[in-house]
Amino acid sequence: MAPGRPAFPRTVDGSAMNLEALLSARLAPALAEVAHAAVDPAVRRSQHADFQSGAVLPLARGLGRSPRELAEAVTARADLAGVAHAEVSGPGFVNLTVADELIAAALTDVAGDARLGVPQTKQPRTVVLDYSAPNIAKELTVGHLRSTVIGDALARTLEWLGHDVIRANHVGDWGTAFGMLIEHLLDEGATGVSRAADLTAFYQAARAKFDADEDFRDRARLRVVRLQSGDEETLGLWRSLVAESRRYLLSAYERLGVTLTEADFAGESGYNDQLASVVDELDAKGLLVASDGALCVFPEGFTGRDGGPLPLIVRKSDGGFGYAATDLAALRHRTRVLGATRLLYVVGAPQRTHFAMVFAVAAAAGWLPEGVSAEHVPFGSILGTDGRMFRTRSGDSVKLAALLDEAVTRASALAPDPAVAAAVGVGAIKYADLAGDRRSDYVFDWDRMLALTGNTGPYLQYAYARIRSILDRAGAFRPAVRITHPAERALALELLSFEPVVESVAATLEPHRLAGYLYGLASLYSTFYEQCPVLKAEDGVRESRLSLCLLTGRTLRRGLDLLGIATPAHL
RNA sequence: GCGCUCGUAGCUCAGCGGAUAGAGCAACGGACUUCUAAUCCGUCGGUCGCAGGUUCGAAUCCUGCCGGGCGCGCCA
Repeated sequence: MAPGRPAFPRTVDGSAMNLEALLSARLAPALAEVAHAAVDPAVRRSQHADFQSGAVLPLARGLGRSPRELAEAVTARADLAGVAHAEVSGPGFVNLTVADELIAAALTDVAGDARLGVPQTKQPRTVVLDYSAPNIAKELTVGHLRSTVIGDALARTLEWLGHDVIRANHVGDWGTAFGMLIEHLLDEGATGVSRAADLTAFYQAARAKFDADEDFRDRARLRVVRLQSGDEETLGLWRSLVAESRRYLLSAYERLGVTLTEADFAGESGYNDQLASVVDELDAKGLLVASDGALCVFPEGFTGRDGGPLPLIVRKSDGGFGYAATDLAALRHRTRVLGATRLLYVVGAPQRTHFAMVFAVAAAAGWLPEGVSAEHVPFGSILGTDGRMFRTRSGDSVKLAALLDEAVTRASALAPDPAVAAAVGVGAIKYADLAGDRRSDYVFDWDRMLALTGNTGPYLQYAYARIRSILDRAGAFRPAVRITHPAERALALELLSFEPVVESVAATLEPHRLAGYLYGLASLYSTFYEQCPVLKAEDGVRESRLSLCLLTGRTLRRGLDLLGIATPAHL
């Protein structure tokens, strides 16, 4: 901060730019005096003013005074000098109008901050974030899109806030299907799976032979046994399948703009040698029950179709291990070896019960000690415009590559430059996935997601490109904000809300809050842009308006980056 | 059958304990000697599935009902 400038009022937690926190801190002592107890000021954004506090409304009855009377008392006592103007309104709200000078000073501070006023967390956690989880020897489909896109947005956001994020790509690289895949690979010769695009055909061919040919079926079963018993030749073939698939997956992630890397692969096969000890430990805790030949845990509170207790099957009746055992082993590894204090699983809503059971069993086994949380982060389905599950006309799941191809083709109508078209097309798909509540199903609609108006990726990218254009013309200037117009004020106030929004995304694991904020910000910018000439403005005002452009651009860029969406300089 | 989840404008969705429920699209009407009008402004449009309950206050919380989706022992 430049010397000589009046000190900006800091809040208790040292966060300079959070107006909500600042107003709360100023209101809290007055509220405590009036109520004779600590009261949450409940400061929120408002349509009737910049912020409002409805804190006295619930107090009125207990204190035997009218809400408006209490609100007047609070307003009279609160030290808001230089911060805001308070006015009692309606049934007893305290409407707060922030001083223009404060908005300007706060935003000028933000302009000098590389993190846009968003501090790193003081309580960093080691977060293991389980997302994407595709299958080896299969192509990515729309079925993997949501986990991958939502998970990556959460990874980026939590990481940026200072948490230690360990990405865990729980790829399906083990199981009985590999018997037929390896046999098919041998039939096809060394070049069986040489190109990523062949993966689906390869898998389907193996599947078809398995279904039709009894000899092949026997060979496949034998091959599974050899794989599980550690036969070197078989393992070698398996590894070649895995390696080829990984190459393909990494290229797909790169195209999607997803941060997953080679180091993040944590396949199911990696837990093979821990499964027996999972069983042993559960047994030692007295949790295991033999049922129909399988080893199960019956966590309390789960009932099946017949009304009886629902088992989590840890070891199957044939002696093999299912996904429950793998999930338990992975969970134990993440807390015990990786030192995770927060476990997140970005997996579709249908698996809710499964994860609830896994967490219950893990807790009973002592693998989720005090201070370690495990959360399923569920999401809804992608539907076609007919309202049913999004599939091809023939009923197959849509390949991600085909989807991206079409997106880029359609986007090239908006942006002739191939690189820009890719950014717009891919961004449109990802943004559409992130813009709504993740728990809800959403309709996959090309026209809507590629529209240049409304809450879409292209609209935000366009807004950003316009800002870049104006800044490019402007030349150098010294950022400093002052408020001279209502549109400036509205934009400035919204820019100061970036921090609470990002915090809320981290707290709720709901990226659509950020998407909605960015859309609102871009809308306010558009209004400002229409009503306030920037480059032609008089000295001083020009610099201030350029500062607003700069800050809006930086906020859009950072926000979109946290969502995993690119911001081309030009459209 | 039990459990979870969702029913908000014609369509797609926000809002999830606070004031007169908000956007976009569609419809209609405006604004281009433009800093990217690929934009912006305005109008029209809703018994927030239904019925009770809790509360000073309910789209939001609770209960029941109706309707859709999903899950419910060896697939992940």
